[in-house]
Amino acid sequence: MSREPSKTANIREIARRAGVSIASVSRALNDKPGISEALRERILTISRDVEYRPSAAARQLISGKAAVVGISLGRRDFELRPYYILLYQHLTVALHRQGMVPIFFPHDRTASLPEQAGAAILLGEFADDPRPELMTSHGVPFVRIGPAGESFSVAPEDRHGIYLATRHLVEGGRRRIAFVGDDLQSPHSQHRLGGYRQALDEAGLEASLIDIPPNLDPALTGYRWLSRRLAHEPRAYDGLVCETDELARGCLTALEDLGLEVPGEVAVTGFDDLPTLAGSLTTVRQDIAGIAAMSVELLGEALAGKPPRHVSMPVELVVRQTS
Amino acid sequence: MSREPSKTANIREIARRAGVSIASVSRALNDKPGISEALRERILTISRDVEYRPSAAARQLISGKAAVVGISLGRRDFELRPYYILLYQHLTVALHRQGMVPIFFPHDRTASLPEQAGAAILLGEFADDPRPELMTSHGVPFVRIGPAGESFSVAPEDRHGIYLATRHLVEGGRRRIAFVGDDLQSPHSQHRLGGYRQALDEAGLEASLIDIPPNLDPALTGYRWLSRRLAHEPRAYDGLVCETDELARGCLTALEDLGLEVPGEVAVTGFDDLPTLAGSLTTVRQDIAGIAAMSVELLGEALAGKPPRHVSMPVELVVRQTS
DNA sequence: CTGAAAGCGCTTACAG
DNA sequence: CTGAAAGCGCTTACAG
Repeated sequence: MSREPSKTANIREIARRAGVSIASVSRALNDKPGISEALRERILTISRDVEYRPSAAARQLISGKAAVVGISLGRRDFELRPYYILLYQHLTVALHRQGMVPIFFPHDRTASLPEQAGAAILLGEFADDPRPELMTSHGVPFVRIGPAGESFSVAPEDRHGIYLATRHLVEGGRRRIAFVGDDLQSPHSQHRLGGYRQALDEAGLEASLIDIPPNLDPALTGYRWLSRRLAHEPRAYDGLVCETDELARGCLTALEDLGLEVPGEVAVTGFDDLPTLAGSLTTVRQDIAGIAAMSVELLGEALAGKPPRHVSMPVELVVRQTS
Repeated sequence: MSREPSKTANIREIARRAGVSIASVSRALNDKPGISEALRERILTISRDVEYRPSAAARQLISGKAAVVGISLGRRDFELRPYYILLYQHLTVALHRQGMVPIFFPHDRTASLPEQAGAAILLGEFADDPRPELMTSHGVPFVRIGPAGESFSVAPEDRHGIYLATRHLVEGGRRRIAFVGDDLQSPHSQHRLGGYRQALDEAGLEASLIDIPPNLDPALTGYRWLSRRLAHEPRAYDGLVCETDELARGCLTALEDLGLEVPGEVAVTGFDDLPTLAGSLTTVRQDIAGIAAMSVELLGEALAGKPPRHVSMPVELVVRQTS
């Protein structure tokens, strides 16, 4: 009763169609030297036609552990955050598509990653993160999700995204715009803060920072902080640029409970555009699936010994009902 | 510079030590017929001695897609919940250990699971869940994380856990004990509720239910609900049995903001014992890693065509500072 | 009950 | 530049 599994073409099928040996196909597919450019092109075209997907199993069998990719989360308190969850999920799919096998390493077990995996993706980077050094010293190729540095890395355009959101509020006539952040000291927040400051500077407005202590439950913490602040001075802000959708949710709920109208009296923006969570929020969308796919692509380059590079992934302002 | 990977023994090594063919080793390892009990025992002993780990790659290569296991989440609003994240992470590791490859299917893409995976694990079951039927009709062996039914399933002792927590509060002298739940109508909550009622019945106390609407942010929602309720009647409860650690966190924060002493004036218990999140909370611990491992074991039985069974995983009351 | 051999899909020396 | 062949670790007919 089970549906016929879509028979995916293998290397032999491509070789047959191209009229060459499987060795040549393998070389073309893996960007290996020792094959003419013309043949490579022809083989790549055919492999696209037949929607070739490499077999994770076969590759892994040969390379030993090389196809096993360890995914490492940075700190305990990051591990349960929705953004990382989604990234992790997309990474799983993207790796599988490339014939690689994901295996998860919680923060406290990352030390054993080099023994079990042939490559790594590092999420949730933090200050003085020892993991890049760990990977390097064990000869494990890796990609970071984070700001440009010495190794391969991918990051969304944090600064630009927050700039867009802030400018959007400015253009909507807001004048008392605060930035609500999780942990303003982190390098990550610093980037986003930069975008906020730039937009305010351009408009000649004053900056106002709300620094929520890093927390397991940003929505609740944001809610409490804003509730207290506005209890004393309800008109303190007419715009809130939040660093994450979660913080924005907490702020929205606080405004609702205080009877302040959104977006009439206060406009709110988020960041991430998380499914379900973002809802009717005006926010900055990151392409999480795209970031995952790019990480895997870069990991391929790292495994091939190519020189490290950083890729900045585009973001987009999504205007909804809170601004 | 990289550390020597711990050379794991393969099937050939075991065959050599046992003085038999690799075919016999394979039969012994996979519980296949056509081998004497004595030989099987001997081989299994040796394979334990050498800490044999089957090669995911080799098995998958042979079985086609059979080693690819689709992990499906039930509903969008479950996908970002910490409990499921952790379960998912442990599942990744447990599957890998058994030579299987996890691939993630978000709620809205579960329909394509049968095409891409040879087996499935279903998380976050809900009422009228169509997924078991979907898997069955496509001939995909699967295991549910959920209450006993017609198919393979694993679940923690929900009822017993809440019973333990409630009885613990009763024995601590509490008399106005409420049950705080996420979605009391769900089959899942019904089990937990049962444990609560039983403990109260035994003590001759009245039940009191607090039904928080199912929500993306249980901590915040619980916080707001409890804050309002206690604003009118601060002494309404002297004990709160929460269905999850997240709800308990929200309640604790509300009590703190209201100036009610924990555990002096109100005792609070959670459920799950999530890392970091549980903190100093008295809670009921589930062995998430154990549940993951058991799911994978049952999946093996399902793939082998054995008759379905349900496994109930033990829980444990962990008394900390909130009771 | 047990073993020798083929083969899963791929990569990589080794020849040419 | 290209191909024939060996081999990664395992399972499974096929013989005995």
